[in-house]
Amino acid sequence: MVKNRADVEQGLPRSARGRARRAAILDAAGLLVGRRGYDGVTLRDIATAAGTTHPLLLHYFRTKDELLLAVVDTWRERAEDLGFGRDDDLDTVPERVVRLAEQNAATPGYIALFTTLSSAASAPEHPLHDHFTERYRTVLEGLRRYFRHAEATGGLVPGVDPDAAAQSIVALQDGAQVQWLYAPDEVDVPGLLRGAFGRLLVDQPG
Amino acid sequence: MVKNRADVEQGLPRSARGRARRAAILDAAGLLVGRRGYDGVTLRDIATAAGTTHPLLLHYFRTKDELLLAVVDTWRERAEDLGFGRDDDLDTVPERVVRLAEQNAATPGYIALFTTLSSAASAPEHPLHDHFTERYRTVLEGLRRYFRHAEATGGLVPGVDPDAAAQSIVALQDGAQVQWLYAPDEVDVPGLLRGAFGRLLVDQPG
DNA sequence: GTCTATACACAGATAGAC
DNA sequence: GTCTATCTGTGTATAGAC
Repeated sequence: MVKNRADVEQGLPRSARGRARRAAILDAAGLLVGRRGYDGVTLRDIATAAGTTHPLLLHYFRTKDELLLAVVDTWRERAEDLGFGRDDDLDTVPERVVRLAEQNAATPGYIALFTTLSSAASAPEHPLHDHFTERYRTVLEGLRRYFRHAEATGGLVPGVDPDAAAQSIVALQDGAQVQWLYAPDEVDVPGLLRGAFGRLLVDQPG
Repeated sequence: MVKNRADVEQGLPRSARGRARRAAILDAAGLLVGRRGYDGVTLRDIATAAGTTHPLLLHYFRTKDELLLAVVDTWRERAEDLGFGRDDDLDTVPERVVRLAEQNAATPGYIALFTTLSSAASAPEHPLHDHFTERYRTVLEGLRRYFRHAEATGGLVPGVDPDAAAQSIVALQDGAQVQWLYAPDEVDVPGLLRGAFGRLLVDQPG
């Protein structure tokens, strides 16, 4: 079961030093996990890099998964995700998806961590399962809404199912990022996304 | 470093009982890893499920990674992959890709294991890194050859890059399988692949 | 070759003193 | 809030009986 924001913030440090230490741990975790992968990093490594000990680290983050989840959340906030949820500016969704892919490419650690966690968390017993289930649900619903809108305004290629289109875009992004981890120079994730959108949508004038 | 076939088979059991035990371990490993994920399963769990002890398991498979790699290889042989590598019958590649996706859907454990390992092994230090690098290289090259062939015979939609098309198909398959793990009833992997092929290839008569 | 028993180093996690 | 000491479980290794 994944804690919600209120639960997690209940344990936030009160003092300035505590807050600084928490931030240092978060930083070190992001750096190391990005470099060596989820399982390649130990809590002792992270604690040492942050200038502490691992029991103290566990005082701020009750479990390793909770720490990694906090790292993901930090990055997610920075990227501000896609701004799905709002119905205004629906037409700019493709641009925003591509831009997010470009931002991701600038932070390889994020991609490595996210792809690893998202497949590991597919097991129902995984501590992050609910978090990722919800995440997929939200993103897919946002894209679905966009493609339905496109269909209604004649922007969708005839015969394409909006649900399938949404799933395909997410799948392409996730799968392409894995390939990118293996061969960063040969895979252009934003370009592949642009191509897929181009084949799903009818050409617009201008 | 991943062992090649000759190295691995050097340690194969000679007796009938040994062979049966090895097979039982392989079976149990496939089942449990498929259910609980790579890290969610211990060697002692697998050994118990196979009716043995973990030191004996390590007599047949020197390391946990070697065991999991053997599981992957077993399933790969059963599916016979795509038969890429041969240049005959190039036109049936799309059908074979879709058929493989259908076979995969029948063995959920394989998908769970493969998606988990393929992202975990993207870290260069991972014991299975070379194996998966080679695997991606082979599959991508086969698909690239197909799309080049399609381009030469006028079967490829104008403006589509054969390399990008190959990467997109693999990305779609991998990404869709992850979504399928989260929501098996809502994601139709073979259907998504059929759709993607349809948008990349010009309609054929008949 | 097959199998049991045991030991080790390291991981994540806890208890409790200050 | 912080730190020391400690626990349990994991992958791995080895010694030696049959």
